[in-house]
This record gives sequence, structure tokens and C-alpha cells, in this order.
Amino acid sequence: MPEDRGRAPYNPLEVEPRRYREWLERRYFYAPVDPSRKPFCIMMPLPNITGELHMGHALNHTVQDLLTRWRRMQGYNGMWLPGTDHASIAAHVVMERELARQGTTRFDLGREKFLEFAWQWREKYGGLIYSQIRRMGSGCDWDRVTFTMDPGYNDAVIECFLRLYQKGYIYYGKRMINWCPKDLTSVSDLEVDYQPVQSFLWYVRYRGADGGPDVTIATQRPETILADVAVAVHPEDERYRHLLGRQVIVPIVNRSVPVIADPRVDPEFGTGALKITPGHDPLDNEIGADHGLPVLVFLDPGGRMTADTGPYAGMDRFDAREAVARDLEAAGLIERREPYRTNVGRCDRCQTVLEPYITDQWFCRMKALAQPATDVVRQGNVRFHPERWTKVYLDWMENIHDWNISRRLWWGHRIPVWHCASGHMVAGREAPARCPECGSTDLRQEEQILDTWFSSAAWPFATLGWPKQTPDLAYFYPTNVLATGRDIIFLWVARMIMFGLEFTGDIPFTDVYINPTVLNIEGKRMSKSLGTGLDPLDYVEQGYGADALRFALTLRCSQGQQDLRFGEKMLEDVRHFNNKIWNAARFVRMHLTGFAPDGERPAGSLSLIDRWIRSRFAGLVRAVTDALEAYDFDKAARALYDFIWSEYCDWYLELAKVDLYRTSLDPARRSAIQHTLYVVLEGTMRLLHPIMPHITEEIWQSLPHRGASIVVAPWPAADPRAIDENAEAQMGTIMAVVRAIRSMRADLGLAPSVPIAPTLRAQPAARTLLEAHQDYVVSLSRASGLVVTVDGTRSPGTVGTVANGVGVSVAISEADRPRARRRIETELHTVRRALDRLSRRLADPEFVTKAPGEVVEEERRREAEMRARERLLTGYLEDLA
RNA sequence: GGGCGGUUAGCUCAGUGGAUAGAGCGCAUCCUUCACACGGAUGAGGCCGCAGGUUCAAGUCCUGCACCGCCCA
Repeated sequence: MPEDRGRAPYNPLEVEPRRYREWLERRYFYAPVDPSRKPFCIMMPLPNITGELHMGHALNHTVQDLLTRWRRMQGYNGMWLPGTDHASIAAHVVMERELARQGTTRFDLGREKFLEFAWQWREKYGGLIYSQIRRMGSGCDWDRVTFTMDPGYNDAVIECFLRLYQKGYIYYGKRMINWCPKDLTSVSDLEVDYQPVQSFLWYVRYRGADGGPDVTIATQRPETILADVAVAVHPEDERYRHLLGRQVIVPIVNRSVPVIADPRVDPEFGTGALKITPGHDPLDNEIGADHGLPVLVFLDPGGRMTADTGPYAGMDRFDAREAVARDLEAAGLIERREPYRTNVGRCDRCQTVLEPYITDQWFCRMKALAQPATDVVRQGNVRFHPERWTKVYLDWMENIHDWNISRRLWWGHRIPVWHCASGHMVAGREAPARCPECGSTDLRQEEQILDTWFSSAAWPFATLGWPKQTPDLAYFYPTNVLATGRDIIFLWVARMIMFGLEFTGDIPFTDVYINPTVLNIEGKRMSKSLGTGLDPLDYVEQGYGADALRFALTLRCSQGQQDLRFGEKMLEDVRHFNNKIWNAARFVRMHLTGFAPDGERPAGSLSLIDRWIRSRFAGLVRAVTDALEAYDFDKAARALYDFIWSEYCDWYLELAKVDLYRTSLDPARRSAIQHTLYVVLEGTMRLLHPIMPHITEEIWQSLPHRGASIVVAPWPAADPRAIDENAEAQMGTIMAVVRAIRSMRADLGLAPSVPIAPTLRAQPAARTLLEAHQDYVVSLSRASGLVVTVDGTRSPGTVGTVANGVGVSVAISEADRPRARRRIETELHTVRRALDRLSRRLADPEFVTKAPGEVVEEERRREAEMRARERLLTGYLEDLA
């Protein structure tokens, strides 16, 4: 139980780990199949096994956790499945770096030893991210934690491959792909990171063969000249018509090659003549294939010049570029060199410049898979939030390319295909004894593994036991929400939908929530390599706590923006907020002695202030629930912040004190206040719990409660009967009057020690209200007394203002009169300006006839109100004369 | 080249076509009284990026432009 004496601020570092441990011990996050309850399931977009939690995860996990916790409180069987991805390339990068430090390579070790090393490495470091996830308060179902290379999951991935293979969707052959000369593997189009670089365009002259005309080409890569097999021009390019059918001499290698015509040549680029290098450029490769040209290759897989390149043999490709350019220059074949800005594709894992390269590769045909996955989104069976991402998804799906699914790495799912010596292939779970086609027993398994994204595409169902028809699969699938970042729409979301439909016949999830990208406060992307990455756990352990980080992120998690700028200041704000809540709870506890809640209803009858805050609370329940339904997490957080601070603390607690500190308080009245203090705070803690689980649990446990934990407490029901518009209007008047008195006091420089006894002039209904509640007004405005009188009376020597139609005036000294006059005149000026605008609008026949009746009515009402205000203010001004 | 998002107070951001455009932080003035100084009260501070248009009415809808950022080719 928290200590109610002393001034210690709320300490999340003590509370959070203790509460989280307790939740785990009580297994609140374990969700067994339970047909009596509807499931609510989220599959965590699996973080990288090599990774550490970054600010993007903190936001993404906060969203998933708050959704799961909220739905669980609503009565759903909430299940949030955690796990990690083996991340072939990223893991290779890290592990091979480690091997290099030990002075060895994976090739020295060999496949088997390397995999042993990899599993050990995974044992050692693979758990770090899980403890980080737990520290954030994430209520994952840890009994279901999955790793993509677990045996069961592995079986599912292999099953996916085999089914696609049998359907003929998978093909194998020499293809040009994006090759990383450092990681020695292909990477898919989506893993290419294009960056602008300042480079050069070399204009190189190719001499005509047999004394024919020369031609000048422009190239960014002079070294590729070594593998040129043609020069191509646009068929309608008049400049080069005379060259068609002739031969030109490729410099340095002195090879005679044809000049061909192809419509894919851009006549605007360079000279309009394009050298064709089918072995090293995707477009050239296509053109070459169509023209039946040979494919020459001058690079080895490591990006070095091959042995047959003469003086360049063994050179790195970039050194070779310089060398070739120098030699061309020496031969007098460079016409000019101009600066050129271009985009270079780099490996998004190691930042090495990628090379278009031809190797044996496995591809998956996408057209047939994409069609149903496009339909389910277009038909609204899978919905994106914010909705605008639908178009991004559909555009990509409609222009989908076949997917290069093989990687020349070892850490991952090895392709289950065996090649026989005669070149036949057989796919299966086990190594076949002999080739079914030729009977050969000389079989070797394919060396390559599957793209990591291939395995994660099966995540939503492979985690539930597929291909076995398990109870988990039947119960939780299709899942409900996939929450992720926009950079992953194609890599994951699209492929999960395609795989889900292909393998289970059903969508993997009904809703896709795309959270904003977390940027630093300057609006820059966070990156570890640039040193701009922020570690969420640093902030948590610095004393802000996980709750504060979660709330700060949620408060800015809006669907309107695609980025979220994070700064430490935000955490300070939330720390103050938490301290506020903490102290409000302490206050409530102090006044709850001798109180035992007895059902929904208080023992005594509710007074105005109780009805008011209960009505406001009913509105809050509605607002928070609606916001969560709509994925407007910022609105939910903001509604809670404003209610707790600006309504419950600033007003209700202060008003309640007026009653609680009365010398003689009717026990029934005390009980009604206690009940209100309690139910509103307790209910608010439940509403806040999904965003800030720890502090709300700590407070909830310190109050009277039913049930073992707020984690499994019911979500507050919106009670329409509690909405009390009358109470809200009446409190609006009281609050406006209090503010008016405070404002006058401050404006006129009347110190709190100067006693004032304001006079309120009001119409009968407001007069009755203010008379009945004058104690509240006196106390909250720090007045010494109050006179409530009828509208229309005069009191010379006072300064006044108007609040909700009530005239509020205070007697002032002779010396303060000029200042007081100025104050009234300023207010009168704004009133008259508003009045002017209103009467002009109401005099406009266009407005009166065309605007909706209620709008015109409202403007009339305002005009009347302004007139009354003007009259009162004029009266005050005359009283001062 | 195509698409998307943003541009509102010094900063970070809210703002269903209809009041005098809001919040938090920051700033100024005042207040240590009994939940909280990680607090309370009161203020100052805005050509709502620019230019057109639609409308009785535009921060909000349409068109164009500028700048910042992201994605695709």
C-alpha cells in the first residue's frame, strides 16, 4: 500500500517491475482457447533477433499493448503473440563481423560449424529484446513466444515452399538480381536503399570497324566496357540511322560489336547511343536477350575483376573504374567527362553498393497470389488505418514483380530441393534416395536459403500451428489487428495477406494499423549508424518509467501525421501528469476513511458537483472508447489528460474540499462525495490502464476494488443516464463566475490578502443557483463574502465583468478607478466588435434565408447575449464615473 | 516523372464548413493554505505557407504555386 504521508513523488522505477512481475506470475497474458469468449488477437510484427528495442518499437508495442489490454477489459480473450525473426542478412552481418574479429570466416568454418556458432550466438543474445519488451510493460502471451527457426515454424515455412513449388509458382534459373558483394547474396528489390551520389558521366568514343563511322556513348561505369556486346540506339533516332547494321570496336578489349536499334533506348540520355552490357545492367540484359546477344561477365561474386580481364584482374570494381577511365583517357578515347548526379542502390543491411549480377536464383510468381490479396483490400475485408495507406498497398500490388526468394546465406530455411547430377530437381521434406527422373543417386541439396520475408509472410498462421488444424488456429485465426510501420507495408503486410489467403483460404487479419514513424525532435530519422538513435530503455531507466514513455508516445500518435517527433520534454510533461494523478489518488484515499463502496449507487443523494463530474465522466467513457475504436489514440490520451487534470483535479477535488472541510457535514452528504470521488477515480484508472498499465494498477489496488487486478477489470460502460446537461450548464455558470472573480482580482492587482466581496447580478434562475452554491464560489475565488442580487440594480464604485450572463462586480478604491475603467472599456470594445459582426450577419437576407434555421437561431441568441453583456458593462462603466 | 503527408502561438501539436481558432511546454505577474511547487491562479502571444475559386459562411472544400519530409519508378 502506498504511503499517504510525506511528499515523495511517484516513483515508477519501484512500481513498474514489481507490478509486471505480478502480472506474469498470475498469468494474465496467457490466453488459452476459450470458446465461451470471443478472441482478440494481435501478432507482433516480429522484431529482428539481432536487434535492440528502439523508439519505433516502443510506439508500435504501446499501440498493440493498449489495444490488447483494452479489448481484454471489454471481455475479449486478448492474445498478443510475441516473437522474433532470424533475420538472415542482418544476423549474418553481425555474426560474420564477430567471426572476422576472431580471424576467421564462415567459409573457413563451413556450413555446419557456422550454424552451430549461429545457434550459440542466438542463445546468448536472442533474449535481450524480450526483456526490453517486458520492461515496457507489454502484456504479451509469453507462453506462445515464437522464433522463426523453431522446429514447428520451420516445418510450416517448408510446407509453404513445397505447396507453391507444386503449384508451379516457383521457378529456378540464372537471373539478374541485386547482388551484395559483401554479404555474397542477392537481396530483393525492396531491400535496396537508393541514395543520391555525385558521380561522372564519361563520353567515350567507339571507333567504327573497317574504317566505318565512330560513335560516342555516355556511361557512368567505364569498367563495364570490358563486357560490352553491342551499342544500341533508338530506331527513330535520325542521328544514328547511318550506323545501324554496322560494327564498332569496343575500346581496350578491341572487340567488334554490332550497332542495333531498340525502342527502350532513351535518345535524350547522354549522346543517345547506349552501350549494351547484358551481364551487368538490368535494362541491357533485357535488350541483349531480345537481340540474342551473348552475356559477358567481368566481376566475381566479391566484386573483383575476374582473371580474364588482363591488367585489371583482381582489382576491386571501383579501382577498375578509375583504371579503365585512365586507360581510355590515355588512348584518347574520352571526349569529355561531366559531373553527374545519380542514385546508387545500396544493401540496406550493410550499405555496400549493390551490383546487378547474374546467378542461379529462385523466384516466386506473384500475379496469382496478388489477385485475391488485392480483392480483399478493395472489398474492405482488410482495412487500413489511416485509410490512405490502402492506395499505397493497392498501387504496389497492381504493379507487383516476381519475388526473388533465394539467398546465398546459411542462417535460415534451406530450400528443400535436391539437384541431381544430370540437372533434375526434386522437392521434398526429406532427401530423396534417387532422382525420380533419371534414378541418379548423386544428389545434393540446394545451397541457398529462403528470404527471411518469405518465412515471416507465414507469421499470422504458422505461429498458431499451421499446417496442422490446431485448436489455436481455429480459434484465433483470422487475427484482428496488425500494427506496424509504413516501411513494412510491402515487406510484411502484403505478403502476409497473400500467404494467408493462399495457405489458409482466409485473410490473416481484418485491420492494419500503420503507426507514425518516430523521428527525433529535429525531425530527422533515427539511425544507429548516424548516432541519432534513441534507446527507449534509457529514458525509462532514467526515472521517467515505461508508463510515461507510453503515454507521451500515445498522446502524439495521431492518424493525421505520418511522423512523430520525439523529445525528452514530452516525458517530463507526462512525469508531472503522473505525479498529479498519484497525488489526486492520495487525496482521495485520505478522504475515504470509513467508506465502503456499496454498489453503483451512493448512500446519500448526489449534489450538483457530483452530478456534474459524473456526467463529465460519462462523456469521457464515451470519448475514450470511441477514440480507441477509431484508432485515434492521441484523442483517447488527450481526453484522459484533460479530464483528470482540468476537470477532476482543478475543479471537482477543489469543490469537494468545500464540503469535506465543513465543520458540520451531513454524513449522507459525505458519503455521496466519497462515493463520487471514488467511482470517478476508479473508473478513470480503468480507462487509463491500457495506456499506462503500471501506475493505474498501483492506484487501483490502493482503492477499494472488486477483482484481483485492474488488468482483468471490466472496461467502464458508457452510462447515458449519467449525462446531465442541466448540471453541466449550471456548473458552467458557477465556473465562469469563479474565473471572472479571479481574473478581476489578478487584473486589478488585488493581492489574495485583500478581502473582496463580489456582487453577482443575475436573472432569477441563475440567482437561485448561485445563492444555493455560494460557498463554492466564495471558496474557489478566495472571496470573503458574496452578495447575490437581481439584475438591474446599481452599485457605484465597483468594477465589473460578465460571466455567462451574470454580472460580477467588486468594490474598488478610488485609486484603482482608471485601471478599472480601462479593463471594462477593453471588454466592451470586444463585445461591440462581436455585436457589430453579428448584427451585420443577421441583417443579411442571404444569411437568414440560406443558412440552416438552427444556425440563424444560435446567432440570434448570441446577439441577445451580447446585448445583455453590453448593457451590464455600460452600467459598470457608469457606476465608475 | 507519379503518389502521399506536412505547413496553425517561440517549440511540439489538436481543430465534424458555422461563436472571439485551442492544448501542453516555454514566457510574464502573483501565490509555499491543510493531495500535488513534478503545484495553484491570472495573463501576454496567431495575415491558420502563398494566390485564386466555391459558399450566406473557409483554418476546414476545390485549383494552382512554394517550401519541408516520405514512398514508388
